Order: sequence, then C-alpha cells, then structure tokens
Amino acid sequence: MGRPRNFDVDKALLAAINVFWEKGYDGASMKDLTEEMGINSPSLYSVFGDKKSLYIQAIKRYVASDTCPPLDAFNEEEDITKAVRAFLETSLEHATQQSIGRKGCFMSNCVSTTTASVEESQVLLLEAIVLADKKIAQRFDKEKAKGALPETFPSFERAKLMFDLRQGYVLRARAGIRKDEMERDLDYRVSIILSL
Amino acid sequence: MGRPRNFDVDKALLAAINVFWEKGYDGASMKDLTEEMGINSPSLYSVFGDKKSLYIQAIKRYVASDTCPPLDAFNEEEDITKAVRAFLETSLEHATQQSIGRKGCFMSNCVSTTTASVEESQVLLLEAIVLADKKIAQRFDKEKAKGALPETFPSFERAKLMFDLRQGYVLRARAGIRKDEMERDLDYRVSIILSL
DNA sequence: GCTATTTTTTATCAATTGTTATAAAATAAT
DNA sequence: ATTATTTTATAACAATTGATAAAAAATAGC
Repeated sequence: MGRPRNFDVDKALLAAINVFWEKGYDGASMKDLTEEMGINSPSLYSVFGDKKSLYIQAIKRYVASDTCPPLDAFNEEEDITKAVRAFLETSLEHATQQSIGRKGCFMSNCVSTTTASVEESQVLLLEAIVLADKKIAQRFDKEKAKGALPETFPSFERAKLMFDLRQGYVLRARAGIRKDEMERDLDYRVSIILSL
Repeated sequence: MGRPRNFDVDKALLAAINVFWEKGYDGASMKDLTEEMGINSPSLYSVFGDKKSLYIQAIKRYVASDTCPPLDAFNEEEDITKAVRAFLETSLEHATQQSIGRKGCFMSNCVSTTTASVEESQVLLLEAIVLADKKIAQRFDKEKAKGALPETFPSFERAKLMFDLRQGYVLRARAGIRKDEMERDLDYRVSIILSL
C-alpha cells in the first residue's frame, strides 16, 4: 500500500552506472545522478542510501549484468584465432568510441580509481578480473580438448596476457590514439597470444 | 624587490603531483593541495593560477623529470633479458607498494582519468606514451645492432607489447592482487616479449 | 627612514557539495 | 470517506568547494 513508486529502480541504477562511468566517482555529483536517473534526491536516498552505497550497488549491478562486449565477442567466435582477434578488436572499438560515457570498461576506467577510497570497490574489481581470467582460460582449455590448441598451451598465462593487453589499449585510447593505428599490430598480437 | 617568496616553487609543484597522484584530480581539494604544498591559497593562485592550471603544470613537471622507474631499470640493465625482467619487476614493485600515494604511475593512474575533462592533459599523456614506446624500441634496436637480438626482431611492436603489459599489472595491483602472485608468470612474460 | 613593490596572512566570497526535514500527493484497507 | 502508509516534491541544511579582497609583513632602492 502507500503511494506507488513512479520510477523503475533498476533503470535508475543503470543510469547511475553511466554517470559514474562518464564522470568518475568523485566527478559525479548527486545532482548529476538524480538528473540522469530521473528522480529527486529523497527518492534516491530512500532507495539506494548515500552516494557510496549507490556506487557499490551500481558496480554490483554492472557485474551482475555479466556483459563484457570483448569477452562476449571472444566466446561467440568459433575459431580460436578469430575469437582472440574479436576480443582485441571489440576492446578497441569500445575503448575508442567517441560517444560520451561508457568508454572502455566501467571496471577498469572507473572502479579501478576508487579501490583506495571506497573500500568495497576493490574486492568487486578483483572478482571481476579473476572471473574474466577464468572465462578466457576455460575457452583456451576447450580448444585444447578439441585439439585446436596443443596440450602444452598455457591457458591461464595466456588468458591473463590477453586481458592485460586490453588495459594497454584502454590507456592508449584515452590518450587519443586512434583505433586504426592500434589495429595495425592487432594481428601481430593475436599471433603472440596464440603462439606455441 | 618586494617581499621575498618564502617557499620553493618547484618543491611545491612536486608536492602537488603527490596530491593529485594519491587523490585524483577531482578528489584533490584546494585545501589538500595548499596543506601538502605548505602554502596558502592566495600564494598558490598567484604562482600557479587556478586548479586546472596547477594540474597541467604538475603533469608537465612530472614528465620533465623523466624518471619512470621501470624504464630506468630497463635501461640500466645490460643484458636484454634481465632488462625486460627488470622493467616488469619494477612495474610490479611500484604498482603494489603499500605506501599511500605514488602508486603505479602518475600518468596512467591519474592523468588518464582526466583526458576528457581537462583538455590539455590528453596530449601530455599521449606524448608520454609515445616517448616510452620509442625509448623501449630504441633499446631493442641497439640489441639488434649488438647481435643480441636477431635482425627480424620487431622492436616497436614488442615495445608497445611490454608497455601495455604494465598497464595490466597496474590494474591488477589496484584490485589487490599481490606482487608475489603476479611474479609467478613474470619470467614467462619476459620470454614472450623476447620470443623470436 | 621613507617609498614602492611584492608576498604573506587572515578572512571571506558565492556556489556547490552530500544530505535531510517537511509537507503534499497517491495508493490500499477500513 | 476516513485512515494509515508510502512516495513524491519542495525546500533547506551545514559543510565544503574553488577562488579573492583586504590588510599586514618583508624586502630593495632612494
């Protein structure tokens, strides 16, 4: 009973992700957040608590959505060489997209900057990295079982290698390096990740 | 003539770097800055201009100092294998050091987060990356001339590869992954960077 | 010892920060 | 229709934000 809520809690949370992603935790003001979420501050505070609490919920919501475009592209491609290429290519696309906000990855672009100031954010980032490593390694293992990769292929090491190369792309994109320039050594990196 | 300045401008600027490094551009308040720089705000504003101007000068000062510990370790080591190892090892050390502030790299930890909001910061970050790539590649070229690396060794691609792997370490360190855990595949990465 | 000049100090500015009372509005149960 | 309950809207809170005005203090030249 009582007056019904006239906004979608989940939609508001998704909007909050975008604000934090674009402006960072410190850079995002409550005014920015309430405007983008389409609610006023008392509603925000009653549903999400204070700024820090909202931020943590935003991270958890992002992680729960479990949609990392490069990882999805990696898993959707059947051929392992094409899959690795798709991972790097999709990483580049998202890192260099000009549209404001949602640049690169929410976890590495935003959450990584708050691990010192917002306690809970560190373990959430850690879990996301560990999960990504594991998913990539599992795919490599599957290829080994298929015979597409040799038994000696070090899945876990290569998984971490591929993941870490993405972080380099993200930094370079932020520095303004264009996608087509970074694409030039993309195939070369694919061959390194899969080298025997 | 006039009343003499009772603080060292350069020392104050170096202190400002530390504040931005530790707290980020948005997270660093003028109060934080004046306290750490040991001056009061009118002095700050008269010498450095506003916050954005101080920030740009801090970045330029950091770049001018030209001291990137991993890069220095890389160049000081004679043997190329040991040099690559030293680069990664030093990257890990600085990324994981527990002392507050000066974690990882000022450029990638702080400046990379302001490329959208502080216009001038982007090109400064770009120049730093381009310079680092070049320095690493030049060292590889020297090893090729010495015969320590084959003529076919792709210096520039490997330089960028090594540089980008560091970004992965920085992210992982922020997530709380320990140095000794990341050290486990350090030698493996050295062999990949130098593989023929 | 003045004067001119520059810096420091102290105090304060308006604006924005995150946050919360208070009261109006909208529903369900009685 | 009234009551109880919950959410909305409006307004305001104290604190902090980045930034200055005004006055005191310290030097060099005359």
